[in-house]
Amino acid sequence: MILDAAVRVFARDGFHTSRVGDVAVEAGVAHGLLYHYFSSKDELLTTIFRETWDSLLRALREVETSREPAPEQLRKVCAIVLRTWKREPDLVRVLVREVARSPQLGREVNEIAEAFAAIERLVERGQARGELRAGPEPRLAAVIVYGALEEILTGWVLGQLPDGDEDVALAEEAVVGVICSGLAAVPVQTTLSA
Amino acid sequence: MILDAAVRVFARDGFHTSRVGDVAVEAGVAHGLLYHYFSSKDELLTTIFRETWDSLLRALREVETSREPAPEQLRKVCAIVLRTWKREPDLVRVLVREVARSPQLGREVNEIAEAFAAIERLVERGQARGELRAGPEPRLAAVIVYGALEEILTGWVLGQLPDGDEDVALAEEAVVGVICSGLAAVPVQTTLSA
Amino acid sequence: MILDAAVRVFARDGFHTSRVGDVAVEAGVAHGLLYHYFSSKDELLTTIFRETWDSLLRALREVETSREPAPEQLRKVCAIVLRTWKREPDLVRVLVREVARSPQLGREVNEIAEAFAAIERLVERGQARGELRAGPEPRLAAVIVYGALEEILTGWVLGQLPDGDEDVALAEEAVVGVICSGLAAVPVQTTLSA
Amino acid sequence: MILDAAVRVFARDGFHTSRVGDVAVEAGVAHGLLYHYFSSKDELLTTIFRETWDSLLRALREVETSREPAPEQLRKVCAIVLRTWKREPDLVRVLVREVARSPQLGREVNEIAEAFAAIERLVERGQARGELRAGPEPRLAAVIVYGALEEILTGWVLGQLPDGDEDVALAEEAVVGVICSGLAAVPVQTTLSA
DNA sequence: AATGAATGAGTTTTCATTCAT
DNA sequence: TATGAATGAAAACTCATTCAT
Repeated sequence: MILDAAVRVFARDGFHTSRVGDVAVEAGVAHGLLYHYFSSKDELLTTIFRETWDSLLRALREVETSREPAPEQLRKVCAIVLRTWKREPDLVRVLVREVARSPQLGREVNEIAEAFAAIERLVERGQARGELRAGPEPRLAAVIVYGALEEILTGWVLGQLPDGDEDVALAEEAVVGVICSGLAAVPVQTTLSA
Repeated sequence: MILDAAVRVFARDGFHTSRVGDVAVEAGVAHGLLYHYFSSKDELLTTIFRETWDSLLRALREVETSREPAPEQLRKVCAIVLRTWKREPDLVRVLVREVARSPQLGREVNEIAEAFAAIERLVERGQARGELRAGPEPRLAAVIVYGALEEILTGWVLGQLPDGDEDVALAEEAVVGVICSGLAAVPVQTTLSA
Repeated sequence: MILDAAVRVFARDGFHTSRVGDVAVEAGVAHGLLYHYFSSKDELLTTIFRETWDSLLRALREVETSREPAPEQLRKVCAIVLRTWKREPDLVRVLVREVARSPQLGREVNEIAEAFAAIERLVERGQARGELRAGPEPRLAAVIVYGALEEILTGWVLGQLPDGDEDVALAEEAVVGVICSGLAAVPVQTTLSA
Repeated sequence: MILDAAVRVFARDGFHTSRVGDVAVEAGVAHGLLYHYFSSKDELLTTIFRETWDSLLRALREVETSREPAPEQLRKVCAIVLRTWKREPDLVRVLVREVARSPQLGREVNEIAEAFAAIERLVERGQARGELRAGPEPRLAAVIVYGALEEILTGWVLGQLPDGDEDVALAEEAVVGVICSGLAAVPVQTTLSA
């Protein structure tokens, strides 16, 4: 299928660097055919993003609306994001490298913001319920969680982190551990004095 | 200077979208002159990256070799990275948007790995000295810290996070707080049971 | 056809002087189309050379494997080479002016060596059979024959030798005459005494 | 010296392919300096040609006006041309590859024509005196001699012919032998019957 | 649906040449 | 003499996109 081919090619070469012809070759069709299904190269990327992000968002919202305690919800969020890697590595590659920080993809940013917002609400509610420490801004906390997850994915994408099944479980645990319990051996004074 | 002009132009228009001629105009020179100093458009980006990263690395190493306790070192690392935004916003824009997803320039470049390694060593030593909690893998902890910082920078670059002076201080505090003390209100069981 | 257009343009303007666009105009297509069929301007020249040379080689081999006496074979070789001028003057122009002195395309190309080798074998066999004088090294004899032919073609290309039909026949006869019978009125002592 | 450097560079890379900067580097001077001595890249080539060709022409004329028999004169011509290779290989390379058949060098062609003319007169006189066989057109004979010599030089330039001291002597002998006595074992009928 | 030849605007890159110093 | 920064015309080449078949 053409979209799958596009995902593979964009994952391998990067969106800007890869040519429409490369996608066609990978898909085993003439490049003219792409234009029956997609109006432009950009639409390929947009479509990949949209078809994928929705299902991620749905999963996040499901977690968000569950009755579980916030730390457990956070754990689930990490699991959802990180486990995608094993199932769809190329997709993750593209989402992480091309879509997430491409300014020209404009409105899609809104949908990414949705993911942030879901995590943000989750943190907010956790703090309100006393399940999470009240200090950190929910928004920033969400950004930190997202960044940590994305960076681990990037490490896998670039082959700089081991990604065996146990490694994935380990990473999940590490993120949850660090984000929830912190790295400090003893409670630290977190007010910046510099 | 040509490199500065390149940073401004790439920050404004994106690397792929901007033309060599634009950089020349911004620098106030003929485009041919660029090729006296840089062998290609790509080399412009590479050079921007390397010159910046070198100074970042030097700063990280300085922190690493200081005698301060690990949590304080972590705080300094966060400060160094995040404060770059105010000093050199265009540079950060370019690094976040272009370098992070350039396949060829990619992270394979040793220099990025160096930054990870520095943080990793910092965590390792902190754990050895009992200043940091021993659970999380140093490598993963480093990735998480780096990801959190990069994502905050990304939020600023994309205008999705407020970046007033107080916001920057707040972000610093939040990262240190989350990374060091965790989000949890009470110590949590971090062993994954899924 | 694009290659024919290229031959005409290169013959008219010289390879280095003519632009890819000129070839496209001559062929009546957009210049971009050239790059569907040839990866570069150089490949145009290379292809012209190879396609031509192949047919020349085939002709030479046919002569070589004929049962005729070597002098007759030599005569045929001369005829083949020299008569190309009348049939395909532009092609000869390009080969003489561009290929013969292109460093990269150079003679290193096996194909040219093949032509020499064919003549060399022809001479060798002729000497073995007693049809040709045994003195001269076959290799050198081949070089001399080839050089004489190429120089006559060059004379025609540069307009320094008359090339009417009778002139061509005359040239053929002259080469065969000189090469086979020599210029000397009486047998000369050929051992160099300097 | 700049001209020597130019000869080396043109010999190595070809005139069109080599850049003025290459010549400057080879000469160990700034490329701007070239323009104090030569008004253009073309003038470099022209100058090389002129400074060299004159001495060749003088040598040829000296042979021509000697009282020796024509075969001996021919032998001397061959010696002059071929022995240049050992003394000035790069120069020969340039003359053979770039100058000899470059149409744009326009008027210099006249000077090349002089060389042909000298050999032509030599042959003519030889035939008139009965020292050379009367059949072949003097003009064509000159072209053949010149072509044979050039091709041998080319063989040396391209490393396809051995060029040890004995090889050079052998080549000289071969050219003289073939040109004067012919390749034929027995006198052949040279009238073309095809 | 499918092909792939054809287009051409848009870019990077090259390099001879100039000129202030 | 000598330098090398600076110029800019000129070219090669790319590639998304169109369209006849």
